[in-house]
Amino acid sequence: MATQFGERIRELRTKQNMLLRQLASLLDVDTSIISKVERGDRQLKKEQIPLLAQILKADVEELQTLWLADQIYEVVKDEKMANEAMQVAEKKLNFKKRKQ
Amino acid sequence: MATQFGERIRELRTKQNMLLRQLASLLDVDTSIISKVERGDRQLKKEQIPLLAQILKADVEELQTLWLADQIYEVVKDEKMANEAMQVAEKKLNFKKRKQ
DNA sequence: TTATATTTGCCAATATTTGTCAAGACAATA
DNA sequence: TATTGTCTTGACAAATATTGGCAAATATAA
Repeated sequence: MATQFGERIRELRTKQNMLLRQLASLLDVDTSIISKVERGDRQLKKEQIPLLAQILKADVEELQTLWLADQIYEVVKDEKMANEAMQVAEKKLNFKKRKQ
Repeated sequence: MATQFGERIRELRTKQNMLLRQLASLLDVDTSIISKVERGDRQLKKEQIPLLAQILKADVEELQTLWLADQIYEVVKDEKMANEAMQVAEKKLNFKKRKQ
């Protein structure tokens, strides 16, 4: 199954008639990496998202959200207790936010 | 901040008057690892949870849930878009479950 | 076909995780 | 105060995972 992030990148890139190698060049990585990212074969590094968003004229936070969702999904995808764990993690997160 | 998993392990262990080194021995790891796990300094390996649950006479799924929640939290804890990403990940998870 | 674009498998470099050891902190008590 | 037992911490090496890049394979278009 493809990643949320990868699908969105491909969508943004193709809509602008940009080639893999053009995007790769602007991001300063090999073409194959972008190909893999778009197909969900590998994850982009978090630090590369802002530049990518700029290149694709996309909302940074949207891409960061999708990227993060993929990371979470990667952790829980095959776990029986995935939903329960998400609940627990969310509670802890909200608890932390209240304290700040 | 301590981990959900670590706190629970310590709770279970001390209630049974078990020493770190006793638990470590049964789990076949160094005492320092259990110490760090209980304090949230490091994560136990997923494969070690069933044996740990058996040793502590605890519910495997409870421990797996807490362990997984810690993994999720580790991924999202410092992220601005944490909550949004959790929503997206949950949707994808539910979508996957329906399809199976 | 030919040219261009994308995908895939593999490798080496790098980063991260893991387990062990040894030293230190701490509390109880002789 | 010295001793003993428990727990904590940091440093280190080994094992494992991730990353980027190359080059060959495959797909797409003219």
